[in-house]
Amino acid sequence: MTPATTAQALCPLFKALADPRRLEVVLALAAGERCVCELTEQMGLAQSKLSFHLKVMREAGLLDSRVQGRWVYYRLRPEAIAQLGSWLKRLQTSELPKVQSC
Amino acid sequence: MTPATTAQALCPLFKALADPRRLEVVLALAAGERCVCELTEQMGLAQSKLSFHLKVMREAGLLDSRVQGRWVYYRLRPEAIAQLGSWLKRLQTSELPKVQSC
DNA sequence: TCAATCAATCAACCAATCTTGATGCATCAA
DNA sequence: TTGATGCATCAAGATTGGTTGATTGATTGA
Repeated sequence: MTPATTAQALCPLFKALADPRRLEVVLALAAGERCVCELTEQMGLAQSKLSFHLKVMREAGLLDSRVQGRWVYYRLRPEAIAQLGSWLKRLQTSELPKVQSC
Repeated sequence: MTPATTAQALCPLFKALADPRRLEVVLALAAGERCVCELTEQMGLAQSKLSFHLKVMREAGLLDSRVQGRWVYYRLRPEAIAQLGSWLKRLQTSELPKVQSC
């Protein structure tokens, strides 16, 4: 997998994180999975709004969800976090002082 | 610094990375600084478009620039990358299986 | 069954972001 | 000083993204 295709794959994850409300949700989920009703209460978000943001994050691969009875539990996908982390690490290590050609 | 305020501070960085064109630029800059004309050619982007995206990333704190003669050189800000990396790391480590209350 | 609860979805609206082509300004070479 | 080059900026339009309130379907307890 080339750096370019990796970047394309990562873009949805960055998009998913590019919103303050969603970052809050991610933080809440860092402590473990939560059901939607719990998150709704905790964030003080309208239900449909939260549902929208959860969907964005789930479709980006950042979150997973499971249904239990009438509740839906969301959790972080550690793979997604790891993927972001390793990309950032590669960014750092490939940083070589290089000659200008311009 | 609380997790919440950190998230607020990080949001602009995620926004800056939430675009495929900008990710390409970041990858190009990972190998070292580049002048705008070089990036324009390399990415095949219209000049004003590239300029717009560079501005977004610079204002988010993701890039730095310096003027030399009639060229402007852009480079990654390692601090920004590090900041993102450490936030992700904290996300991972705070991931404790926690009881549901819902 | 029936009513209540949880969550997804939808359409309509508003806001933010991106693109495009033009213009302006600084720098440099001739 | 003049023309060319590199880059930023602008206004207008297009595209995308977020919010709102209502509706729907599934699940549960009474």
